[in-house]
Amino acid sequence: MERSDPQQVTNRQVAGVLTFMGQLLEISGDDPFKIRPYYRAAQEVERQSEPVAGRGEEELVALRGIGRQIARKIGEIEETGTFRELDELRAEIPDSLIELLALDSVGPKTINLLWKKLGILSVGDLDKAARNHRIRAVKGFGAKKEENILRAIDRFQQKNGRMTRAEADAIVNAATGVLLPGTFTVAGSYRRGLSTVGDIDIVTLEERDAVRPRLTAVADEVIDDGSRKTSLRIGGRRVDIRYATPEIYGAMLMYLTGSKAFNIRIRAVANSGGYTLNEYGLEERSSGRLQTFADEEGLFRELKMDYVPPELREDRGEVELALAGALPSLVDLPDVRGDLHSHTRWSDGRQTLEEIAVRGDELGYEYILITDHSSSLGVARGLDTDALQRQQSEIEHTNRRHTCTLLSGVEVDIKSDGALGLPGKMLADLDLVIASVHSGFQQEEDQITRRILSAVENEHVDIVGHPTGRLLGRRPPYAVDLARVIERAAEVGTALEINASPHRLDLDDIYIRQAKEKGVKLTIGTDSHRTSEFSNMRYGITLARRGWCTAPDILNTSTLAGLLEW
DNA sequence: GCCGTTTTCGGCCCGACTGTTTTCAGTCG
Repeated sequence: MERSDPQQVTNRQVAGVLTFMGQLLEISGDDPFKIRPYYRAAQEVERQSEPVAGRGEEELVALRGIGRQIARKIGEIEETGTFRELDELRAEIPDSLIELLALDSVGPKTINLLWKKLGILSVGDLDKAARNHRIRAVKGFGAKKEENILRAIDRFQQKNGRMTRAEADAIVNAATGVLLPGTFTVAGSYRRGLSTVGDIDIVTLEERDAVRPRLTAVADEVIDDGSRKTSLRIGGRRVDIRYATPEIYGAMLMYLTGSKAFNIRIRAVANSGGYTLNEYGLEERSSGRLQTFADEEGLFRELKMDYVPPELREDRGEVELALAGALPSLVDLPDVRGDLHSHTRWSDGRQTLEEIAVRGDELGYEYILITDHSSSLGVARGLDTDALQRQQSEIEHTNRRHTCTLLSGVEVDIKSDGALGLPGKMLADLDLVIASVHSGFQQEEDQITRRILSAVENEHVDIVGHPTGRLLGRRPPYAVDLARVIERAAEVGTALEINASPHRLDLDDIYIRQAKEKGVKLTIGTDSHRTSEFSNMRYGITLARRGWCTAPDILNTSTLAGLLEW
């Protein structure tokens, strides 16, 4: 690992090193209770808004899940990029073994054994060994295991990453299309509203024997098939079905919704109350009596805590607040009074102003902000001052015929030197201005951060659009230092956008929460280019909820008058 | 390795399924 300047160690890097340690410990076969704290500490570091680098040991120990040992190691990471125990472990265990952890049906024990018995160091080695039938020669392994490994390698090489919400919806529709309406819930990370989804988890009330033939008919492959659960591959994605009865539906749903960290935490809460919690209900330790729950609400009540919305179930402090009865009341779709990001045929959109106004009326919106691109963005056929003025007058005409008010705005380009793509005089004339980066994604952190900061500080800019520029599964965020952007936005009162496009979902939840806590206002914009995309608002709302937002945190829950006053 | 309204020591979430086994380890969620 490279030696790094103390100022430059990011939380993500610290978390990465701690995770790396956890993975090596797993392969080494160490005590699982010694391994988990590394992952837990990594999670805690990653959700901090301020860098952990530079904090003293006392301050680190005050964080949940970080004790003396790991605090000291974080100190070492700041200095050297690594720590002594990690280096010692790396001397024993080859780094390359870690990639094998990504294979289905291959875990740390298997990796350790194959490494020691067959000298397997990489996925390539494993592939060769399996093809030459050297796996089945190892005691404890057989032909089935060998076949499973080859299939896992095949999938690994296809590199099917996580799905966008839109892709997940397609898989969900394929799977639930064969289930009786009203008899199932999609759980897992899909229900928690993550920006990307790994696999699909479904709880159903239908009986296993009744539903299984319908499910296998739409599946590529049956992965697991027991009496209580069936695992399939549909559209190349894993879909897990759990069978429940009405009495246990609440406990089953909570279990399958997760997250894993939340389940661990909530089960510890149950333990301290003298219960054991599993997917069937609460078992009283003393009597062994099982208490069942038809819904999650009853289960939370019995644990003497607030109902925790699925979007918060990450063990990021929500359990403590729920026990204290102090969870925030999260923003929800009906709170939304308008959309603050849309494009028309005037630039790269496929919809007219009239079509947008009709859609706004249908949605019961009070307003929709029209934000076509500025002319500096050549690829999107951007608008110059003249075109914008003509658009403004067409907006005025359109507004006479509709309840939903179209607001005139622009998505002005933040050029590579931080200047804006339109003159300030023009921007001052508009209702609201979004400023976004659309080029120069490769700039160094300091450069691109200062570039965005100059937009944040510009008197005409109201909102910074898609602040990290990521395209899920296709383009990583640019190197912007969001902590600095959030801090400055709070100072000058510029809002940050939660872009609701399922391809962006930008800002992500951790930064939304940091912005909210600093008092930064947020907007949710669908970035619609066609009328069907206004319904993507639901993705933005889900993301805002994951960022702990209440209605007052989100500008487009304001009335039109309230919005314009802001 | 972390943690404490049972505890500063002794716990740590809990169960389903597969594969290779004569009773269970490993993986997964």
